[in-house]
Amino acid sequence: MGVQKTIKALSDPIRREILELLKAGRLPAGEISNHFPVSGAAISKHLSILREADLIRDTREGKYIYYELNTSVLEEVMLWISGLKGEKHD
Amino acid sequence: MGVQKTIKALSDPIRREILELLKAGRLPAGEISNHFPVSGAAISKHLSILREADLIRDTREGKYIYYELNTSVLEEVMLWISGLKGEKHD
DNA sequence: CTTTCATTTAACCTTTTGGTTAAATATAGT
DNA sequence: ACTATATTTAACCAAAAGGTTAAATGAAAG
Repeated sequence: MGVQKTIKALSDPIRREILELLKAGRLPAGEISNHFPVSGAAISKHLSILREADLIRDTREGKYIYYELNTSVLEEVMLWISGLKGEKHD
Repeated sequence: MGVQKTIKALSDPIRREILELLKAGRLPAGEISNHFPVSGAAISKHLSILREADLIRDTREGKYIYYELNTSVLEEVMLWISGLKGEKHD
């Protein structure tokens, strides 16, 4: 919980790319992995960091584990940034 | 340049606290340093990372170096996040 | 021009991060 | 039960991050 875990998760470029991939829709881990020049194990760790931060959710379906984006936790980050900018929000 | 450097700079809690401090107005390095339980050298390094990311600007005034917040680069981060959330923006 | 104060830089150390390969786990198909 | 496929976990490693203390720099004051 908290903005710390969220921003930390966002601070790696591969993890941000994963989120961008998932913007288009849910994907199994293997599909995600294919998009990057690192091992499946490395991607699996990135996924678990994103999941810990609740930026993604996973559901097993047979052999595959599908990942999908969860943007709700980004709200907190937006608010923190807005706060810095001295913006009013309702 | 780029959202990467900005988010990386934001990913440390001390650096975020520094930005929050500066929200209230410009402060010399020493004043900033006083708020944290780490050495001045450590704070100096944090300041240089924030400066590299253009999240703060510094101006020397006599013996002191004043730091002030620059929120303009946060716009890009907001846009990136909004993009993930699939939001329309003008 | 030397001393003092504010700050940064250098050298160093420990922990964290992100990667690898190999082994483990889970499910499906034969 | 065995085999193949998808994914994670374990063990390990190199590089990056964040901290420390000590030395260097810059400006002001004696």
